[in-house]
Amino acid sequence: MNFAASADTLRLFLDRLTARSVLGPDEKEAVLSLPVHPRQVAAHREIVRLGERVEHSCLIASGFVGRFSQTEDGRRQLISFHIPGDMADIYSLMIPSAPSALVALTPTTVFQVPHAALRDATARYPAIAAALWRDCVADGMILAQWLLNIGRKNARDRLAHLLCEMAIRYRQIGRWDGRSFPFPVTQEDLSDALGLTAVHVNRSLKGLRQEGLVLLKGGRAEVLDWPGLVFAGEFDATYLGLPGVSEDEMRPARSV
Amino acid sequence: MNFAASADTLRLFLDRLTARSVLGPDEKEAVLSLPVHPRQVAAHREIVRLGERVEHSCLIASGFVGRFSQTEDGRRQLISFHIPGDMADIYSLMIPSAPSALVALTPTTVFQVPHAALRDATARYPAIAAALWRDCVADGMILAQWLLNIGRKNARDRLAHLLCEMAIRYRQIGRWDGRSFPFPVTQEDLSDALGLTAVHVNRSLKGLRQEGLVLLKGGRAEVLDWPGLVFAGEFDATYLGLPGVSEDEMRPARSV
DNA sequence: CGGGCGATTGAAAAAGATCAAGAACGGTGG
DNA sequence: CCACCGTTCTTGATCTTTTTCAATCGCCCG
Repeated sequence: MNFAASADTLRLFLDRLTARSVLGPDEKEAVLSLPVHPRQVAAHREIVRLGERVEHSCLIASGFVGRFSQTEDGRRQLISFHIPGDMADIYSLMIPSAPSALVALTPTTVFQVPHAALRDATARYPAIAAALWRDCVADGMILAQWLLNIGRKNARDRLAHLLCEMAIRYRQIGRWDGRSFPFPVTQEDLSDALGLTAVHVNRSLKGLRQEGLVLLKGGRAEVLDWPGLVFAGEFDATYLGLPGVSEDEMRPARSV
Repeated sequence: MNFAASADTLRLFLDRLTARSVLGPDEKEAVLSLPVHPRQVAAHREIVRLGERVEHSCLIASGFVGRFSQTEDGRRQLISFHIPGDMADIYSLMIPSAPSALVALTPTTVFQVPHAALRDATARYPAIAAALWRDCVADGMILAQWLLNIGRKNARDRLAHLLCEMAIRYRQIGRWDGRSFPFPVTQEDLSDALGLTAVHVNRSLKGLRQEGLVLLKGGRAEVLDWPGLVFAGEFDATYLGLPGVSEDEMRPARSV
């Protein structure tokens, strides 16, 4: 990974932080000059193993990453998805041997940021500490939403909600044109995220397709009826804590 | 609420923090001298409404509190339970209008701690900031575990796991003698926490009772077979991040 | 003593899981 | 460029878990 690419990714990360927090010029500069160690990970390979103690956090440069934990008999539950610009295990700065793992769901480039460097930045700039802390809390909000989703909605609505979330998150990094966005997961992955079986995900997906709401194909999600999808998923973007997105973009100005 | 009670509660809160983080004498003193505003809340009353913007965090002095969100048609999902010594909405310091609510599940005394005071303490003592941040992350770990529970386990195992978690958490505040602990929830509450219906919780509870694992009665959980319960729930306390508990107490020294 | 909420139980229906098999797809090597 | 291979997707049939609906019971509180 060359210098330009690393600057791009750090910029994306900074954008994410400043979407939720206010940083001054020096603080922004400090974020942009964080040291990173690029690492390529093949699809379906684990980036961080379950319970492994880590000394760095993983900033996603490209690809698609899932965080998961599993039952003793190996049934997997995906806890969150991460797209470029996300620091997938930001929490590891506070709890370095957390009992959850990261897996690359596609070929992925991660930038490892040493905890030491992050701690140094937070010590020097309390606003950076607050921004990272806030992002940890935001992750928790998303978890809470997933809990509501899995605990209280049927398969179709869960699926619709997840697709809405991913749409808005890709929107935030400029990768959704209102028509389609990357969603390079297998139905198996999807089932692990939604607490369902792959077979049932397949059928629910078929349902959404036949309703004319959304189409998954070639690693992308094609949104056919955004308002319909939002309605089906009972989606309200505010929990994502991404101001600016939740207001205008929520209304389906021109989606089909 | 008199001065002694408020000191006790702050002490409990400090113990919680120092179970996961290291604080120096000055920092401990700063935590203990946080200003609190006591507030009584009746059972089934909301402490913080959904989406309400708050200027203080809620430290539970006595009682039992649930955090929840809900679907548009009013189906409720409990996100977490909180017992005395917990600061239930610690996250609100970072996101003051989070889309989740707090409800008192029993008559409860809450100590409201002004965000201003907390921010002041974090500004003066970075170690306090880190401790609060770490506790936010720990809350997220519990959420992740609940997600695994609800997404990938059947009713009986979910129930067993939740009971194990509450046992250990009460243990940590010295309210579990290895035999029984307070668990003052209705089966309706329980169903909202586990993503089930109250009827099915009732049947699962009956199952656990007939297996001789645990008995819920009079607002308490009586653990009849701790190792059995741990096994049924596939429970591993490490995710709670409460060192000292996970080692020895996990082994069922003498539970029946 | 009466009322009401919560617990319990039964029967029937629905959602989702499981098992199994075939089709489509994507990449690889000849 | 094509044949082949493994993975992923799709579909059907059947089974299990959980929900839903409804009724009764029991207990605590006023």
